[in-house]
Amino acid sequence: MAIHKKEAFTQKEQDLAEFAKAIAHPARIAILKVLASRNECICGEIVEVLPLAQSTVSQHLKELKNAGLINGTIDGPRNCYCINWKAFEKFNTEFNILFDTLKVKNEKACC
Amino acid sequence: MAIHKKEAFTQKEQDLAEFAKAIAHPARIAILKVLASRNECICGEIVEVLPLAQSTVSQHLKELKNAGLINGTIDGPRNCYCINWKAFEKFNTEFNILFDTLKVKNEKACC
DNA sequence: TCGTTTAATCGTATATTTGCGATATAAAAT
DNA sequence: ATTTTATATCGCAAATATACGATTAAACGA
Repeated sequence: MAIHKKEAFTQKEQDLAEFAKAIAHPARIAILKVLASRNECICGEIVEVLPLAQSTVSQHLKELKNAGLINGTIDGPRNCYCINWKAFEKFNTEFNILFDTLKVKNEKACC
Repeated sequence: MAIHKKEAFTQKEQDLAEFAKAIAHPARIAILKVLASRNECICGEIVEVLPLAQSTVSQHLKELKNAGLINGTIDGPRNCYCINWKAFEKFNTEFNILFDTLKVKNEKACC
């Protein structure tokens, strides 16, 4: 892969792809569910619930944070994570827009 | 990565992750748009529109097909591709379910 | 039958992802 | 000040993904 071609596409396409990539792993979907299932923001409890090592969970959290899907605030020796609803809603909307766009453009199926 | 841990998660989580992975590349989003933009099923025209080599587009199409998002029927020397609306709708629904699930569980944000 | 056209596949190179153990860091508690 | 606790990060190994050119295959037309 000499050159990355991602830049050749729309910013929206890139953003949406990045979001999809963030949730493109069952572990990260599971992490989001754990985060949502507790009203207070949990951190290391995820490790107890999931069948993954602490370092692996930490890495997944980092990716989710990089994608902007979760927030993290330092709270003593522990870190408080929670879902970034603003970003989440935004991407949910973007997704639906994509779906609708495809649907509108393609009224009749062909094969 | 000695062992794959994907099997350790829910089937729904795996399915959703696989779908997300399929659209986790701007090229594939663009391909879906091209497919939807034509009423008749196009194939090699994608290569003309996208800044990618023929083999690369073929590979992306294969991944989309493996994920079940598009159908392909042989039509002479050319291949007819189009969006699999059934699968697409299903995943759209699954996505919204995930979003709603997260939302319901987490009434009040914390950070 | 032979060439043309279209698409898939092969081979290759490189980048990224995934996972873990080990180590480092940073705040709280003793 | 030192220990404990919770996380992040480093280093490594292996798997996947990405991209391309070259080759193969398959069907149509001359």
